[in-house]
Formats: sequence, C-alpha cells, structure tokens
Amino acid sequence: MVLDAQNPIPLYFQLKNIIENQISSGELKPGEKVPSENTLCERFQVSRTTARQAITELVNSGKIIRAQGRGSFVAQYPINKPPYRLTGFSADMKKQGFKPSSKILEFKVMLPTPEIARMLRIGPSDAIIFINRLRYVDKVPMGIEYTYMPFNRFPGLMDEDFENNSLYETLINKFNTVPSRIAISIEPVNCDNNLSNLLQAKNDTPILHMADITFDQNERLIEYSTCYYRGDRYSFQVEINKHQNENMLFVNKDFDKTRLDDNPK
Amino acid sequence: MVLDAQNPIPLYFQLKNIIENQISSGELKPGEKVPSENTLCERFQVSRTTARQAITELVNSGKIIRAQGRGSFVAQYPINKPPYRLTGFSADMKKQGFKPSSKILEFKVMLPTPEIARMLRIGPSDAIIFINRLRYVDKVPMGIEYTYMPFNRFPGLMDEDFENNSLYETLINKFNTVPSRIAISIEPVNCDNNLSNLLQAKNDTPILHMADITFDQNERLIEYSTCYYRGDRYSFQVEINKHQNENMLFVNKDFDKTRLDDNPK
DNA sequence: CAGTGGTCTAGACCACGCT
DNA sequence: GCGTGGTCTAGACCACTGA
Repeated sequence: MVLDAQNPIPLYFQLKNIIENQISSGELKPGEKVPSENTLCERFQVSRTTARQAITELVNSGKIIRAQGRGSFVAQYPINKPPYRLTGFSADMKKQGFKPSSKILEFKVMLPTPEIARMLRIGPSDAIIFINRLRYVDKVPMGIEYTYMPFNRFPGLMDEDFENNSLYETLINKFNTVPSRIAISIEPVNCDNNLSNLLQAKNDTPILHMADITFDQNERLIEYSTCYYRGDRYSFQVEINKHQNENMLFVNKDFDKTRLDDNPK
Repeated sequence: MVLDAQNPIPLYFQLKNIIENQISSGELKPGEKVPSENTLCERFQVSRTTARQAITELVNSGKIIRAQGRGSFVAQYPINKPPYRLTGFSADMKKQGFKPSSKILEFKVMLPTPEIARMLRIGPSDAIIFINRLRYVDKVPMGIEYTYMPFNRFPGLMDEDFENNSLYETLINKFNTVPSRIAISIEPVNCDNNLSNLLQAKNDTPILHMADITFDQNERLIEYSTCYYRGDRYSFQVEINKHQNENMLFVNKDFDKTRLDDNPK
C-alpha cells in the first residue's frame, strides 16, 4: 500500500481510508495499537502533519482513541452510527434492510401558520411548500410526516415526484443542498382516532412524536418537519459523542439552556 | 486581546476561546465574516497552523462555516447543544433551570441477568452494581431509572451517596472516568399500573422509554441503563451533525446497519 | 487578479507513560 | 531514557471565489 501524490484525493484522506479499511477488515483489531505517527510518516513518506490529520479525523469519528505517551488505539466498541435521519427516511430504512415506500397525501404551496413561519424563520406572507407523506415499511404503515420548506429556496421542487424519489436525494442532486445538521425534539404521545386510522394501528399503540429542523452545509434552513411514528414498529437510535477537544481540562464553558424552538410562543 | 505564550493553555485554544467569546457576545454576528486565517496570524502573532487549528475546532463544533475562496463565517443558527445526557440527569435539568432530586429505591451488588451481562459485555458470574432511582424535577416525579454497572471497575462505589451526589460527577472526580460517548435507543411505551404508581401519573400518560450504553474517554463501557420518563413532562432533544469531513465528495463508505445491541438475542 | 481556504513539508520542543 | 502524542513554526503550492 502506497499513497499516490498525483491522485486528486488528498494524502491524509488516502491514509485515513487505508487505516479505516484495516480496521473494518480486522487487520487492526479493537484495542490494538495503531502505528505511531512517526511510523506512519516513514511508512507512507508523508510529513507528520499529514499523518496526524488522518488520525485526527479517525479520532473525531470515534474509530481511534489517542493516549498521550502511550499511543493510539483502535476503539474497543466502534461507533455504529444509527441511521440518523440526515440521509432521509428511505435511506435509513434501506440501510436496515427494510423496504420503505411513501404515499403522498398532500403536496402543495401555501402560506405558513404563525408557528411554521417562526420555525422556518420566514415572514407570514412568504409561501411554503407543504408535503404530507404516509410512510410504509414492507407495505405496513409506519408513520406520518408533515414537512414544511421555504418555497423560494427551491424553485422547481413542485415538479418532483416524491412518491418514487427521495426528498433528500433530490435536494442533494438538483439543488446542491446537503442536509448537514438536524435538531430533533422527541416525545411520546397517545394515539388518537385520526392517527389510528391513518396508521392502521390499535387505539392503544404508543406513538413517537418527532419535530425537527434541518440545515444544509451552509447552515441555511432546509425544512421544519413533524412526524408521528408507530411505537410498536419504530425505535429511534442515536449516538452522542463528546468531542475530543471538549474533554480538555481547561474547558469550562457552560452551554446555554437549549430548546428546538428558541423563540417563546 | 493578545495571546500568552507562557500560559499552559495552548495558543490555538486561547485563540479559539477569544473567537468563541466574540461570537457569544455579539461582537461577531451570525453570518458575519470571521477574520481570515492570515489576518489572525498577523493579529495574534501565531503561525497559520495554529490559527487554523482554532478555526477548525469551531467548525467542528458548528459555530463557524468555512467556504473555500470566500472566507469563514459565523454560523447563522449556532448549535444549541441540548442537555445531552453525557453530563447526567441532574446537570441536564439544572442547565434548564429546574431543580432535580433523586430517591434511591435500590442500590446493591448482584449477579446480572443474561440480558444485562450481554449489554455490559461481561460474564454471567461477574458481579454488577444495580441502582434504581426515582427522578424528581421540582419535587414532581419525572421518571425512573435502572442503572447497571460492572462491579469490579468501580471499587468503593458502593460507599457513595447518590441521593445527594451525581453518579457522573463521582465517576469523573473519584474514578477518573469521563462519560464520553453514549448510544441511546428511544421508544414510546404505554403506562402500566406499576409505572403510574411510581410516577404518580394517570394511566394514559404517554411514557418515553430510553435504553443506553455509556462509554468513557478510553472507550471502556461504564453502564447500561434503562429509563422510563413521563411524556407529559419530558421531551428528548438532540442535534445531529454531519462531520465536516464526511461532507467530502469522495466519501462513499456505507455505514452498516446498526443497533444499540449488536448481539442478537 | 488578489484573497481565501485546502493541503503539505520538515523541522522543533514539550508533556506524558512506561520500563 | 525513550517513544508517544500535543503543540507550534515558517514557509510552500494549489483550487476556488469574487471583483
């Protein structure tokens, strides 16, 4: 294995991929020592900065643990990132081996309610796109989603077919908009008659309510969405990582109290 | 503002703090351009590597957006990290301005059930510490938590008083164990008679069930815990970030399907 | 074109953990 | 003492953006 300086892929990234593959192939086992930074420099003929950048990204993604004076080691319990909604419902489900499908109940341009305007940070007369989708997994109703997006940011979106295509994939491919951050609020709710009809669920089915706001790679607001999922068929999974740098002893900044909606009603 | 090279706090960290403060004080407003890396080099008399390290960490924590060729900018919607469980229930609630308290219902050493042994990755004859706590917020029952920890990793833990002290703070201060990563599974459940008695809640109160596994800074497993929270008093909030480096175009690794418990029952 | 961030080099000194 | 990661310098060239 050698690095290719002519390759447009940066050296640190090539090196990172090599190490990543050694970990996933089992060549480097959990708990095992990763070659030291100096060793990597010699082995791959790069400067220490470059070797270090490769390792740093693997540390940030949780695959490697650094220990000053001892070395770097493959993480014992590698992070298994849950299908995490930044890829969209369809991709999430496919990753888990299920067959997702959707039925569009409503898809139109409208004016926002005051609440939705506040969540989207737009004015009351700014049009929005509203999508109401029933989500199926293996032909069984799984949940219902109400999605609200600023209209003027996505010209031509109304011509798309979201029964067969993923909203997120369309955003990425046709609007150069990559969902990159999502703030989620989750709570359990009771099933009402409306929900039990829509989801073909018993009246005592526990329901998971999720509200979220999504931002793109430039921190522009993409969507506000609120969803109800059948609790007998859905569990939400997430991993929370303390950043490497937040571990440092001289850090003592307090975070503010936080809410999904920071503007009081 | 100048940096102090004699200060044990690294230069990049001092610089990072300065910029962070400028953002939170409003001196640098959302969307505004951050001084370029070269400008920071001159202004603070550091190398570009150092200035860049400061900015990089702010990018990773979501406070700054980088745009090649244009500059770096304060994020429009700064991340408000939800109280995120890595600090423990008490700290989470205090941050939100509530008064948490706890009542220990059980606290003992015992042998694990097969399920708990599997979650803690220990043998069936390895003792565990079991803590059952009722959680209150402003004197009202909020939820009940069942915590399981490997006994042999925490000698002396049984002498602690967790009615008045935080488990996580004790781990940090007395066992040099910093909760650093947590994998959580969330689902809604119905309230049964046992829960409604314990939580003094109506029988139709929606309940949020959370199961989680926590790891320390060296990726050692700290605890497995399962909790039930009153849905009328609790919502779970989380922010999910795409890592800067995962945005890159030549990334195309698929994540495996994932679960909190990767060993089938 | 000038200014920006993205990548990279070849060094240096330090703090830490282990033997 | 030696090897490790942590921090830092002073350069360099490139790709991209906007005027």
